[in-house]
Amino acid sequence: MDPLNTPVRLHGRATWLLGQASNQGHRLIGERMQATGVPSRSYYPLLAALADSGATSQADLGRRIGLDRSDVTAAVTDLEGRGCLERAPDPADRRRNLVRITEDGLRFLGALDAELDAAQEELLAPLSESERKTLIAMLGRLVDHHTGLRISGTEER
Amino acid sequence: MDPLNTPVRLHGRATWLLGQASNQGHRLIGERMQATGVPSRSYYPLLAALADSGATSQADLGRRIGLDRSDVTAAVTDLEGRGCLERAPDPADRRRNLVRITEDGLRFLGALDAELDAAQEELLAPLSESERKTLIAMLGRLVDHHTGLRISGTEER
DNA sequence: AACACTATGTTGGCACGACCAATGTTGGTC
DNA sequence: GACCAACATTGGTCGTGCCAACATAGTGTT
Repeated sequence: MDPLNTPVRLHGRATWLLGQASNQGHRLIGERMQATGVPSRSYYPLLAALADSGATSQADLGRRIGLDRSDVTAAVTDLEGRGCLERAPDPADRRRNLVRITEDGLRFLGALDAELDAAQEELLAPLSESERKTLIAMLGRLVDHHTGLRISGTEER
Repeated sequence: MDPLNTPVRLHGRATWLLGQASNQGHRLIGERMQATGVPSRSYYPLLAALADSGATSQADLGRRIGLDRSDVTAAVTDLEGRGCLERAPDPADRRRNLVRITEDGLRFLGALDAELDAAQEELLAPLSESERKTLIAMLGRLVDHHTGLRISGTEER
């Protein structure tokens, strides 16, 4: 790319800047994830969700991180082969697979956390500490507004 | 997705928030672009680059908006069929095709501009005017830093 | 002038992620 | 018991980004 000559109409648009910044973040993360042997960017959210709550069904897992059920199946199968999680049928509801993270999975998640934090630092390098806080706060308000959180009574009419 | 139960490790990370916000922006834009009959998200940057500078080679075009030469070829061919631009061999350098936007293309670009502005408004709805300015300014600094612009002597060391 | 090297446009293909459809199975409801 | 909804799995489609190869044409070196 030639950033010196990008069209002026894109410079001022928040959507373009968000896309560019997001791409940079994905690039930095991708480089570090690839070094740890993770083949997809969906593995970290998956392990993070498992670490939050104990045993979960695959469908719940997918809903929480915004991943299709079919893709959850593939990722869980691979992570099971790596010993990062265990998958067992739910005795209470035999349609579900109860997935829970293992000790190895927690250790691996910790390693990924460290890489992720380093990537954050790289991405936000040009911003001061207080600027990062305000940026994160504003972005949080944006995604809350558009993902239908609606914390208070902000419904239209 | 179930935004109420997203993993806590993702909430505070700038990369995650940037990705989510970028996705929302792409969704809002995608809905409006599809309504205008544009099949790809690369058409607007292409036309915007053409409106900025006059006749340009396809390679330059691709470099300015970060699009591969092969994809530029496909998009230019389609936009030529729509009458939005003209493609003629450069008499000074017969390897190149000189591409320039037409009157119809400018009109179409204007329509896309209106849709884009509306999408911006939708995306940034929860932010005040001054907040939008600071957000755009911070994002601009981020992308400038990572796309190698290096406006002033901000080299490391 | 001959040579190597680079740049351009084009075609074809690969890989990855997002998404959808169908299927067999199981729970819940009327 | 009949009907519908949810689950996990397999398989496929589609858009986007990216790379390889090719033929053509300009640039630079000797």
